[in-house]
Amino acid sequence: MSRASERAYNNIRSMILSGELQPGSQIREEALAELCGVSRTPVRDSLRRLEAEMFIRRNDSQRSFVADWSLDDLEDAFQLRAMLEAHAAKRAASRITREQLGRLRFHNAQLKQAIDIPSPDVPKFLDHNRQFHAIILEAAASERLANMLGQVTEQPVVLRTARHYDLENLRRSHHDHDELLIAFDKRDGEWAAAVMTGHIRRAFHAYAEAHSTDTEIRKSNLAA
Amino acid sequence: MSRASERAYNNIRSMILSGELQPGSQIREEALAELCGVSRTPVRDSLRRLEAEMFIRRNDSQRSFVADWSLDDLEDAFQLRAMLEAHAAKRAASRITREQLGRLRFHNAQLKQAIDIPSPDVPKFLDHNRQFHAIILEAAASERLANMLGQVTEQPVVLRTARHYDLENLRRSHHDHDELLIAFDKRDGEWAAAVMTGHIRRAFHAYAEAHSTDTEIRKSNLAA
DNA sequence: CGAATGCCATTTGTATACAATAAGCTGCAT
DNA sequence: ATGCAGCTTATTGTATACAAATGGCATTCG
Repeated sequence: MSRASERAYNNIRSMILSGELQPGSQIREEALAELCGVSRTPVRDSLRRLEAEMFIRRNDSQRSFVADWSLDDLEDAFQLRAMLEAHAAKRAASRITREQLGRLRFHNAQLKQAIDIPSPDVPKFLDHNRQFHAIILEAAASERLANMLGQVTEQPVVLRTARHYDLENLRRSHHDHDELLIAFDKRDGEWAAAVMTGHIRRAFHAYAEAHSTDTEIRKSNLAA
Repeated sequence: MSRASERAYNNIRSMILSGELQPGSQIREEALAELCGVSRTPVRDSLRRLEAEMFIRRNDSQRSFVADWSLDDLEDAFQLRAMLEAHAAKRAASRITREQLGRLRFHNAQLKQAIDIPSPDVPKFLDHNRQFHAIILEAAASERLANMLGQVTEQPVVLRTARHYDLENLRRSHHDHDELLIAFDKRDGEWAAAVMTGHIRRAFHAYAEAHSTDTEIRKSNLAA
């Protein structure tokens, strides 16, 4: 993607993810163009893309709004994600190379470090976690699957809730990864898929907790 | 979607589906703009969308080409489709209304007619088949799921192979629908999902057959 | 007072001109 | 003959001007 277009996309996307653009609020192309320092053309490209990714919704008359996520929407997205990631794990089990297994082990080790050292290093954890899952997706070798997963992995609520991960959750997460590694080593796709399903579903419940807390907070802020 | 943009999208899409734009061939924005009688702007919108739907691929330097489907790609798409449609069936089983069940029965009856009368009326069959599946998707009540399924249901190869459906396949297809109806009536999501999985996988093998024949034909045409 | 209608402001859609980038070709040097 | 340099041309990216459509407001009529 070219420079202006990419800048616009990343800018708008991160504004949505960070909550800088509030859920439900209207989006005007020209305003975003100014914010990003580009013309409307690349902004429009970005909006189309973000609409496909369901970060943005349009009403009957083509006006754009930041998507507003209900708990149901969130569960829906996680349900799909669990299914797709499990599928990826299953495919990966029969295709993964030694080299990929090696990288998986590396990131899992880094993950462990991020938990143990004095207090948990959440950003580091999340980064290696992301890479861990990316390698599995790579091993699954399905571009379509990768595209679809891209549509359900990064939700607005994620960033705001990342910090809600408690130590216990991080440990369980790491434990799942350990088990995935064994399943891959034994080329047991069914096992890998089952572990992955549980892994994602736990993540959902952690997010759901955080989301309701978050919603409570936002409500009381509005009340104040 | 607005007029010019929609026209461009539909035109280009159908040119790809019909094979008028050959798989692997380069696509130039200006040429398409002339063909569709619009400017490059709406054409660009359409190309972006078609790229997301994987009808079009882009090389490193942003030039566009009509996607070329290997048998592996096809199987990949069908595998995902089977999984997603099964998921939809499962969700639908616990949510479907009497009214939706009624419409399902109607289209299934029409389907049966399309098979029985003198010689099979394939277009009619396909139309009611499409609507049958659309109702299930509607009952599943997940916009995300619907979007994803949209990405894997209409493949270039489909149109060219529709006529390859033989009577036996049509009958089996109809039988699956009957069984789905019972599963829905009994609110048995697992059953519905299982039937649906088999339903789609059979479709894949029918398509795969047709695809290889099609490929053979294209090869011999090139040789001639 | 309420509803409908017409006008004005706002916002998006489309066309076009121009800029940037990459591909292909020509000719030169080795 | 081959490979590389620089130029030319083809193609896409971006900005901007203008067209179309929509929403909101005010005014008027029932």
